[in-house]
Amino acid sequence: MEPTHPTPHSPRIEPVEPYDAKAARRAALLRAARDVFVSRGYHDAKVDDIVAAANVAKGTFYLYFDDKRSVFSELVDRVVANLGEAILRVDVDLPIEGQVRRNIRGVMQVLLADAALTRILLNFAPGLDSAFDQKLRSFYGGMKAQLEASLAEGQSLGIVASGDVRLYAAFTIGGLKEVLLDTAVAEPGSPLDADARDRMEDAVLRLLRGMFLRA
Amino acid sequence: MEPTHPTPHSPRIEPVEPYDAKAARRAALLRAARDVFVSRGYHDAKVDDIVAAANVAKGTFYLYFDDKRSVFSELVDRVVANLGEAILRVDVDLPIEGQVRRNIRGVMQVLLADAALTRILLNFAPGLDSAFDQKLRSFYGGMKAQLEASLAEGQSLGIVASGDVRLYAAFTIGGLKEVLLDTAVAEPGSPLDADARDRMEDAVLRLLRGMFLRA
DNA sequence: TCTCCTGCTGACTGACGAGTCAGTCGCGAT
DNA sequence: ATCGCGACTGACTCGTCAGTCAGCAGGAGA
Repeated sequence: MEPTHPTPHSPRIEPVEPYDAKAARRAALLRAARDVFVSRGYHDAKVDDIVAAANVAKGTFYLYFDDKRSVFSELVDRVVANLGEAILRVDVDLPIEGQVRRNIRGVMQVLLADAALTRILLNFAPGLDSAFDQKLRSFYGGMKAQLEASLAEGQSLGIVASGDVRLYAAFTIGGLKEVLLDTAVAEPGSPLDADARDRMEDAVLRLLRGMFLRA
Repeated sequence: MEPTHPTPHSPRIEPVEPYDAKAARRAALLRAARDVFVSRGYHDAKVDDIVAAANVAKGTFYLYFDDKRSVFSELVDRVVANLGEAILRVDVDLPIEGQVRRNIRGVMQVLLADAALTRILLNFAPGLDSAFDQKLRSFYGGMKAQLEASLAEGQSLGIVASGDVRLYAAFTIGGLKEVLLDTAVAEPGSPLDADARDRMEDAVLRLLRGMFLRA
């Protein structure tokens, strides 16, 4: 939060743009890894492919990452963390719709921001490594549990239709996953304009309302 | 369709129960492969694991299957084929609900009949091999297209709510996938009694009705 | 100019696992 | 008894990569 204008004479000031070559290389490797993982899938993505895409020698890769799995993990963890932040617990004492809408928007924002990462997370991530998709399973499990709890609470307040909340939660999350994956696969290039995003948000909200919300 | 009672003197009769040892071994290998794939995932499932589970030497495996991929493929193809048969195109000139219900029931029947296969299909199948999940993608794509077409037709008849049918189709299929995967993961043992299945069928149908069906 | 030092290089190694194949086994026919 | 034959075996081969490491380049500082 330092002033961003030049400060010529201060001797111990860091350059305004440190432009860390290290960080840039790391980022380049991450990007290359992401692209290779998307196009080949985890197992067919060779470290040699990644370093080739990043124009770097194989050894360099290992200066920045412990191993192949850790790059993959970092990519997925990043999205998962963003998703986690984007989703706020619904407080049933406040108006519901706005909160639900905000959560949907947040999830969409995170997942549509980088179609490649979305495809990695939703398409390729499961079934790679038991330890790894343990983590994923617990993430989804957590989301489902949270949604279930909110729905159950909503039921007791009469704003959620009666029925099996576990099924509601699973169906909702599965539906969202598929819709967002579909979108990510459909347009690997264009980041989907704000208008289309709004329409999608509305449509999804309408589906949820039809399914179980009693607004 | 020969008489099944013994026919002592006919020289060219086949045994009533051929009990083909070959077929039995093949089936055993398939079962072993299925179990190993479920517990380890495709890539961590070594052919050595499969033959160990089937109590057979490695070479034997290759008497029955061309290679590792082909066993996997056979397992998945089988479920996909069953699913394909279970799903009938909805004729909008006949009462809709019954047809939708029948399709849901069919899909559930196929996928809940073998939880292991369901987990393989819905969890591990994508991202293994580009040629392979091309096939999967086209299967899902076909289903979605079919559902989309039915929904669009339904819209023009006023029995399906207006809106983006592509999104409806994706959401529906994703929701079903997740619900059925959830169930398959939850009870790897018990095949879910008919009563629970009926309740689930009703619940799903109610969701669809709420989402877009105008019954 | 010499000498660190840091970042980078890419040929190499070692493990691993899919797929092979020469050989064994046992049974039915001669 | 002997042979033929189909089923089965498992030690071996051989390609493929993930990960290593001895050495290079080139900039900063002396």
